Amino acid sequence: MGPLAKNTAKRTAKGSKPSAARKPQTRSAAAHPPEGEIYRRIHVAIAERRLLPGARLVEDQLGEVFGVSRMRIRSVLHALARDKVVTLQRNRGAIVAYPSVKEAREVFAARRLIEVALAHEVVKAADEDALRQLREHIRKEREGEDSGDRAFELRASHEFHTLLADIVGNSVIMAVLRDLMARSSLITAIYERPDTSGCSHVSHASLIKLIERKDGDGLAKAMLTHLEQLEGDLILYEREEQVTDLKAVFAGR
Amino acid sequence: MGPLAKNTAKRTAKGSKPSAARKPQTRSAAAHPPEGEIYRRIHVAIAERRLLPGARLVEDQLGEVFGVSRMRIRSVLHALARDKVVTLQRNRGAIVAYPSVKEAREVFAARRLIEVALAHEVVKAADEDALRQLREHIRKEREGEDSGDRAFELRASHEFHTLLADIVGNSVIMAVLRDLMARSSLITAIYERPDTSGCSHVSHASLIKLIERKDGDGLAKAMLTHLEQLEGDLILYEREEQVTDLKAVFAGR
DNA sequence: CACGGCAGGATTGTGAACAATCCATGTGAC
DNA sequence: GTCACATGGATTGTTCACAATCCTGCCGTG
Repeated sequence: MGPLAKNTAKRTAKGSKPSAARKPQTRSAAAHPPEGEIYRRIHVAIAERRLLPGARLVEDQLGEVFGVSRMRIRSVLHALARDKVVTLQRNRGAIVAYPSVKEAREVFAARRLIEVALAHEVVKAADEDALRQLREHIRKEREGEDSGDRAFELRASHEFHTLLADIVGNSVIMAVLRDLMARSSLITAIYERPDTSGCSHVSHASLIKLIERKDGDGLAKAMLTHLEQLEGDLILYEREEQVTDLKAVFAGR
Repeated sequence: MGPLAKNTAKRTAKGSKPSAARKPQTRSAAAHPPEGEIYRRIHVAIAERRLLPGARLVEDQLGEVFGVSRMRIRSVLHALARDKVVTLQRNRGAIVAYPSVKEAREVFAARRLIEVALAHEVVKAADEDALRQLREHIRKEREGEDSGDRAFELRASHEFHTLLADIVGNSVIMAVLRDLMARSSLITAIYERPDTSGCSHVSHASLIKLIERKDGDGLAKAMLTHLEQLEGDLILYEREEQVTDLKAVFAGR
């Protein structure tokens, strides 16, 4: 948990310290990042797995990192907690959320429900411009995959799903989906089978073909399969309570 | 947006001032309500329309009402803002959210998407216990309708929809739906046609019949119709920008 | 009479100091 | 050596006071 966080911390701190002293050139963003900016950066860091589930988020440290007072950080952490991407433990601080198996199943069930239902809307709403966006997106995914930049690859892969909501043009659904994607990221970070290749761009490309063909039913079906595969790539066994019975473990010998 | 809001605000403040001073009877909750309790109470007050869209939520006043410091209230207001049931205006305080027509349409579109898709899951998951709950609920709705207690009636009517999510047993979807229901409450409070009878228990009763019959497709269809009717009872016209062109208005004379 | 500017009051935003809590380490008794 | 217990350090929770901001009403000026 330590090293990654610290690296990020130092880099950022060095970057914003000098600029804080002299002048606000590009708005006041650089000097005192507004709350939304800090929120976004931590959120992205979690989604891209530079911060892993269980990582401690200490207020003082983050405050120093972003060059703001603890107060701001507190507020941001509470906001992230409402999104279920960090967990607040009373008097013990905040950590990056560690979704349970039950929660993982529920999140994926919700995604199936929503994204499959969304399929028909997507087909209905997909005009030429949307298709262009989608194709452009696939290009980006492929590029990410080639470059080997895991963070970029992950972000691109996730963006595909929110992009579909974006095409439908319903910001409410989009917000819901964005939340679910962030949580999915945590879930896969924890439970992903080690030998998994990841949500490859190939699947997404085939989905787009169905959109081009205006095949709503086909898209719904394919989306369901796609999501089932994603969940299938996880190891979601219920670990029976953390209280392992030591006596039982060492019973044989 | 002014008049109604002000009335409500004043009434609420005056009504609960005395009670804040005297009653530590049920546990310590009454004395220093924990943050979650305050959140819940304000949320309920909004859902039941004791607080109407546009009503100002002043930190000091609420702090006094609940016998708690301003800090807590701030935190709660931020949480409510995240749910889009209150709007934070920088340096100008918080008000009960006033959803736009666009937002209203999007919320209802999201509800259609989710609740219709949920229909099949509901039928699948509805065991005897669930059916009992549903019938019990209808009884409650009818009771509320008879009693003439508008708040109770509203709450019951809304609970029906979250109850369906509850039956499916997915807390993620349930949370999403709870959010949408709260926002729906605000939306109907603003845009409801004056002569509307409200979401009567009759509709809900017929939906339950379909659940009893395990008719998933029928339920989905009926739910769609039900939601369309709810939205149809609203007056969702786009008021063309608030900047009324004075010159045009008084052009004729 | 209309308009712009100017205090006054109210409300929110922010920082810092203090209190409460928890965890880890060390100490001593058995 | 192991357990119970006390102590210190680190971290969060809370309060307070003050700064910044905005709205309202008033007043003087043109």
